[in-house]
Amino acid sequence: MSDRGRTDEHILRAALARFAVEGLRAPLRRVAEDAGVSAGLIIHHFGTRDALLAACDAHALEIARREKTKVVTGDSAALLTQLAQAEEYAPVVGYVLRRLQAGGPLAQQLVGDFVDDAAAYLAAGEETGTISPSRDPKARAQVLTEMALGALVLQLPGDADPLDLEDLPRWMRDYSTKILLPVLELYTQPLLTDATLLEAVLAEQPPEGGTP
Amino acid sequence: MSDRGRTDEHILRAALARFAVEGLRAPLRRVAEDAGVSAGLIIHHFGTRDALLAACDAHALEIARREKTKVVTGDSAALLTQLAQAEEYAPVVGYVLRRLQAGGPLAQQLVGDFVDDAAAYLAAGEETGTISPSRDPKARAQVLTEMALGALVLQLPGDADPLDLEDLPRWMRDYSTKILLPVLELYTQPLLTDATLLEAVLAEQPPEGGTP
DNA sequence: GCTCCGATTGAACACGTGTATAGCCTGGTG
DNA sequence: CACCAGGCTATACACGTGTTCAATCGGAGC
Repeated sequence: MSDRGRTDEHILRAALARFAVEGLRAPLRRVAEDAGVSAGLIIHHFGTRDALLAACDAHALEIARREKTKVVTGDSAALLTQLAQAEEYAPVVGYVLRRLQAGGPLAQQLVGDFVDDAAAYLAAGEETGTISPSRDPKARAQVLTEMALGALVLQLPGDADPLDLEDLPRWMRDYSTKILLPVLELYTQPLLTDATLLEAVLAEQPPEGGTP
Repeated sequence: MSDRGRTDEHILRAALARFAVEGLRAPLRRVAEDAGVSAGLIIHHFGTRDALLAACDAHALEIARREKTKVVTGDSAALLTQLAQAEEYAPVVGYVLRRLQAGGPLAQQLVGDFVDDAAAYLAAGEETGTISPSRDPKARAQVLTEMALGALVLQLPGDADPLDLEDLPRWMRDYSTKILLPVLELYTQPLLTDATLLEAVLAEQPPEGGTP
């Protein structure tokens, strides 16, 4: 019984890493090779390829949710970067990136999770006064998160080219430090020198203003 | 002779649309069906599937470069949105989005182009005083562009699900208006209430700066 | 020692893919 | 009318894919 759970986990770990390296389209047989088992056994355990993907999704989501609480940061990209530093988690981070790249329902869910986290973080920052208040905190958290994750996904190698898991920590660290300064500047000093544009748009469409 | 060029263009147009709808992995036979020709003919004209992709890349890049000059905006996502409004260009925009999603060299080149444009636009804004100066204008243009495009790519349907070209104009307009306010707020009012973080980082690593 | 049961395998199947090739049809020309 | 060049099609081939299935292996229980 525990034997079953063990091979399950073994296969899932191999799948996670292979999918991270080659993308979510990596053939079953390659995953099987990595795990040192036959392709049929994977089917025997998971039933179908999509079910294996779903299991990877669930696992990645669970890890992300669990580890997220240990690190407090509003920037989801920074969070993934930090997670990737622990080489144990590099495959998970790679898989998450690939999943975000491929789209689909889990990508939405992951983004949603990150958005919620960012919202909470930003609200806390507002409370302590380090973060400026927003007219629409939820929307702000969402655009901040989607921009950070999206920019990260754009850096990924193509669907064809492999993602080097061993190099992932350095890769993400380099990217983080590369964008740190401009992003920080952007968050500290307003890009636009005056508020006329914002005010114009605000005056134009106050759809749900005033009285509830 | 002109006949050949005509079918070439016909096939290429069909390929562009099909790849936009189904993603860059859409099978040749489906493109052939759309174009009303046989799969062999596509091979006869383009030699190989990858060559067809390359031709689509070249065409999309050319259109993007040509039409870009007609619209002045620093936001590449807004530019694509505006382009998509002309239904003639919807397939090209869809293809560009799919290409950005799939990664690869053209994605890099497209992003690079958009970055250059954004840099020029921002520089002009600096000149007229509407855009605040930056410590590293090139890097700022790059993160702004990658964030805008990346966030847009994250909104795309998954690799499997189709992208509705007829709905693309409305789809992109809705997205634009949805993020307009939070983005504008972000660009008008600094997210961080003070500059201590930025200054700390600046003090920590001034690799090519004059003052210690 | 024997039996039995589940994990595991290797071969096979059905299908979809890109590509090569032999032939067909059309339209222009003597 | 005969002919023929070439854009174009239909078929075929080789290959890779997910999945199935009968056979095999290994060990726990009597």
